[in-house]
Amino acid sequence: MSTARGARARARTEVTAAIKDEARRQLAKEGAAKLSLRAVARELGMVSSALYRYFPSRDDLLTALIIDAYDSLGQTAEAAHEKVADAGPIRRWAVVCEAVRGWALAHPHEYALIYGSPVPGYAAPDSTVPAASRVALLLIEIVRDAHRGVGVALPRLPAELKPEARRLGQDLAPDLPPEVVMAFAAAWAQLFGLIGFEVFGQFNRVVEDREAFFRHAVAQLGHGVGLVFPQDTGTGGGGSRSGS
Amino acid sequence: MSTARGARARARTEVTAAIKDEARRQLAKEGAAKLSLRAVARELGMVSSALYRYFPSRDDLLTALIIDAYDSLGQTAEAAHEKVADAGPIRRWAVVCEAVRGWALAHPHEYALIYGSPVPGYAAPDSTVPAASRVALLLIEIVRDAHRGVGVALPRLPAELKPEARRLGQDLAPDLPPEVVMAFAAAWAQLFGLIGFEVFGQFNRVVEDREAFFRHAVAQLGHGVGLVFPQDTGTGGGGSRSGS
DNA sequence: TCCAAAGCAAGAGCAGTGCTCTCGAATGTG
DNA sequence: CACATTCGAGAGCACTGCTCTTGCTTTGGA
Repeated sequence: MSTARGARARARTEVTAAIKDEARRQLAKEGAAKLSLRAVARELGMVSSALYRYFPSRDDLLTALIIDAYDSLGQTAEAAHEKVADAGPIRRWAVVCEAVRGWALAHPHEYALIYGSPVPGYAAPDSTVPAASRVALLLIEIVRDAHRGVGVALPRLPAELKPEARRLGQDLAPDLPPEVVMAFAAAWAQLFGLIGFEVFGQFNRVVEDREAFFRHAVAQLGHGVGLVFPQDTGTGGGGSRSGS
Repeated sequence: MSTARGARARARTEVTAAIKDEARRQLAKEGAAKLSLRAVARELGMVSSALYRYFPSRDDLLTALIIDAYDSLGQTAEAAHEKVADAGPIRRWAVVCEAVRGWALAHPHEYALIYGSPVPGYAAPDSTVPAASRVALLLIEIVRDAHRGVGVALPRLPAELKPEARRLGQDLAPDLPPEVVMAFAAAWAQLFGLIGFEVFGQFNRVVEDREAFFRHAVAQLGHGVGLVFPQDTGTGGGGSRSGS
């Protein structure tokens, strides 16, 4: 049945997959801007017009690759998290962040595709939303678990942000106090600021020991959303004083 | 002199400027990927090949636009800072950050050009470095001023990061303690994470009140590098406790 | 089983791109 | 004035995304 009626359908999904694979290969090698339908078709031994039976336009192919990239990143992050699911929140947080960084460094062009400048005139369709949310959902799950246990002091929210935090918290994590929700949203964006600067070369000749730097920055980020070592109660570690 | 010998030279700089202006216009409207040499030439009433007398390739034109964008952003930030040069560090920090955000939102395509994914196969030449550093230098100047006065407690640096911080601090701000140097590097990247997420649409349907959110996040960022309100001594503001 | 319908690959073609080369004409310098 | 340099224009190459038409093959219903 699935083979009989699928003789054609199966061929279709196979060709579709082959196209995406070859496109992904070109994407990884040359980047999104140099992804050429004709080159993909050429490599697959077919003519360019035949490709339009599978993807109505170049942008549609890109959209498919975007979703795949989000899913690949999400899966990588989730897999890394699985292995330390029993550890404390700071460790889980750090492991997930480092997995995201690792994926980004291993797939810079795909990272650029999803977190870099959007292709001009291109608006990500809603179909990308679920895949795109995976990392964020994973991270906020960790934060929720952490706050289910011990609470932690966070800076008070300005009055102007209260409604925003309440609204955002309802969709995302109703059990989290507004301070944490806002802090998380910021940390979420800031995490990709750290990663983006590294992937896009902004740290060249600036930061050398990227691993150590990232580890430290991510730990601080974790503190910012209220993740603390079990024995901690305040804002983390001893301090040093500077100034005259 | 400048008019006599410049009859040709002046025409050249004028045409060069006209090309950049038109290119910038197309960049602002359609984005870098759709910037077409032929379209620029067409709009200027000349033939495309003539344009190669002024810019040897499309990438060279883009490089010129990149430097201009960095300079435009740097100047905007510096101008905003001038007006509050006498204020306290937190205010100066916030004003500069908000100026950067404002510029990014007003010039999204130019922002994408300099802080988004780099054009594939394109490596920013060293000539862009000075212009690119302006914002960072401005921000660290604020941090230095702040730490020249009162010091503030920052989390201790892990041992593995000490050498990195020392090295980076030598080039950047020898008078700053290593903790602050590292915290600043992170805050610098994180700032552009916040702005990038907003400009590139990652906050769509997530964060609504962008101004308030950014103000709050940036204040936290400032605290992270040791900027405090004069009356403050610790890690800022009262806290609220969450959890069961 | 046969036949119309649908799916598909191939080719030609259009409008556009970056870039190169050549050829006159304008312009600055001795 | 004469020479050399600079510049604009045009033709042309190789490439792109995309459309349309022409046949062939597979599919599903009578």
